[in-house]
Amino acid sequence: MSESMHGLKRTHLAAELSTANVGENVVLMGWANTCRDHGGLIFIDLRDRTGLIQLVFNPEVAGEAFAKAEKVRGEFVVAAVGIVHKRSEATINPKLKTGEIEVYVSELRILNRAKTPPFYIEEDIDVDENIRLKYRYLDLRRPDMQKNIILRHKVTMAARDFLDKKGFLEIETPMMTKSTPEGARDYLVPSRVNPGKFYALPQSPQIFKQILMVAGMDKYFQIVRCFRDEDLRADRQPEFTQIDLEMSFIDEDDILGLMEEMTATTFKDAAGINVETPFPRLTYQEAMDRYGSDKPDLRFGLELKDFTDMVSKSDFKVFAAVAASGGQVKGINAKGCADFSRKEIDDLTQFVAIYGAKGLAYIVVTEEGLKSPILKFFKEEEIKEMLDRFEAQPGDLLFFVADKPPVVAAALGALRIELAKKKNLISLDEFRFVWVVDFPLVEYDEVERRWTAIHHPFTAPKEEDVEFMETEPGRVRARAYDIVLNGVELGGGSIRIHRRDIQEKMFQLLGMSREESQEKFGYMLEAFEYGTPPHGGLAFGLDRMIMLMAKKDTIRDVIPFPKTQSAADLMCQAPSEATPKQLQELHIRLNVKTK
RNA sequence: GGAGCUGUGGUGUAGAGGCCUAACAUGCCUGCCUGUCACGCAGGAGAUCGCGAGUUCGAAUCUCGUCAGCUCCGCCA
Repeated sequence: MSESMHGLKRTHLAAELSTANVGENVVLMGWANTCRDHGGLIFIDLRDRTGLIQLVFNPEVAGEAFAKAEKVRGEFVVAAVGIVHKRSEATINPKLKTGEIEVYVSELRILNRAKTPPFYIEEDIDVDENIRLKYRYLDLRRPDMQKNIILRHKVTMAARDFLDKKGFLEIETPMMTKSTPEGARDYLVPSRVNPGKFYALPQSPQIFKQILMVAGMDKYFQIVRCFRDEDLRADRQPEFTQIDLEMSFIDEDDILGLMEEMTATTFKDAAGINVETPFPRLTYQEAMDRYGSDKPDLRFGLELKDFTDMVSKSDFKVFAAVAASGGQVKGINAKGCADFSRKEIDDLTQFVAIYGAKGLAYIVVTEEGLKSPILKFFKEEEIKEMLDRFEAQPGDLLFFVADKPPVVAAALGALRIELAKKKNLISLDEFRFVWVVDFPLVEYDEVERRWTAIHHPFTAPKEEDVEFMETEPGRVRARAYDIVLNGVELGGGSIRIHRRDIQEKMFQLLGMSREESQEKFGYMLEAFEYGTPPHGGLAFGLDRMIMLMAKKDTIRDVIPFPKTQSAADLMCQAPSEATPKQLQELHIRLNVKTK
């Protein structure tokens, strides 16, 4: 049934044709998008990656082609030979890019038949993601997915071009490397040749790129896959891609400036989006204080206000006790939300409970006065002070959370975004970049009962804070920076430690013994002794960057073959069991509970 | 590890103890149709309601378990 394309060469892509081609004999190849059989006249919309073009079959002009066209169904692969005609005024289709022309087909070949696809090959389909992922090749045929993949290509091309012009070298680093403590769980690869030993897939090329600086490469970049065995989210996949880079003899301003330029260039070149530089900078402390997040969305206000100082001496015991025990009482003025129902407020109370908040106090501000269950605990001048700090006006709804600072930040930070969504304050056309700088170097992990690096163990402490590394680690600030776009952490980096003694001090602070740091990072420490330049770098999450450019809600829509939340590939059914022979060769015995 | 939402012909949905011999739209198949573009018209096929237990005279519908997908918390240097 299917025919050979022998003797035919494709001359044009579908949507490249225009009125300029009228009169030309063309050869087109692609998929039958839709077939409209009128009995005595057949129209087939031919689709390729550029778009659609209407083919016309007339039995009086080409009988054989017409007979074949009667048999064509959706997604059949066809080759058509014919003349481009201008459509008559009445038959122009303004919805189609090629709507002013059509091809009168003289010869049709059915190159391959197709089963009826399980969903429509068109934009904005509403299908279970299950099915899209199982038939990913069909999903990727859809115009919006093709757009995303093309955008991804444009972004990497623009970034490569930019970095090349700035003197960066693209250098590959190993995928089979050494497992490191700290950070995410590693994906392990068993070594057949070395029984009982394992490689780890890189969480990032961090150490290699630093060693490339030791090696005098000066400016490195790589568009590189990274692997982290942690639970998935809409913006997190176990394998993801970074635009990773590192430079020698630079400071924070050098790299931030260059990255602003690169971001503006790629957004402009790849997506036509104008980005204003320089980006504003917020310290970590400021971001947490004002937005309750280290990745604040700056497209809307609803900033957090602090009331800890004033409630500590109030009669409201719940607030006062929290303030007295080192906690915080903060709030958000939900502008214009005074009309929220009791149910809506209850729902929001449940919402903040997800983040550990034990309650959500509120005051409704109306023309007639205030309504609130907590009002009775406060004196008149206290209430006035609160309203002043909130800049409250009739129509506003004031929310309070009292708890330990991390809980207050998480709860109100999330509430802030939830309110903005509810009130439609978030513009899809705005791209608000911000640098978050001056992160703490380490934080105390209550579960592991030790200090852990906030960025990673190679991040340099601020010079003026080095003296506190042993005495007050929580006070040491890092020379780290995150680039944040619309509430999404787009990338992060730091100026690195380039001296062996400081690096050792850092490992020590993280609770690593001398033996352990020698075993895990000895080669790096040794390299640092052979003339290491001051250096620093940054890595962009490419998937997230494209997700935002494409205005999608998940990176799965910009990754050709993503995994589900349970880290499975529904198309190829990975992961799957290994054969006994494979396991034997790898010296692995399984210890799996059978269900 | 935990919380929530979803699962009914190929696809998207309706049905919420008996009205179900499961409805609608679309897709699919057959026939008709020379200007459609989500073509139209007529006819037809297609589902043991994710899976397994239980409650009940009776379960798509209620309960429990389980599987899958999604969102989130934890986790993610």
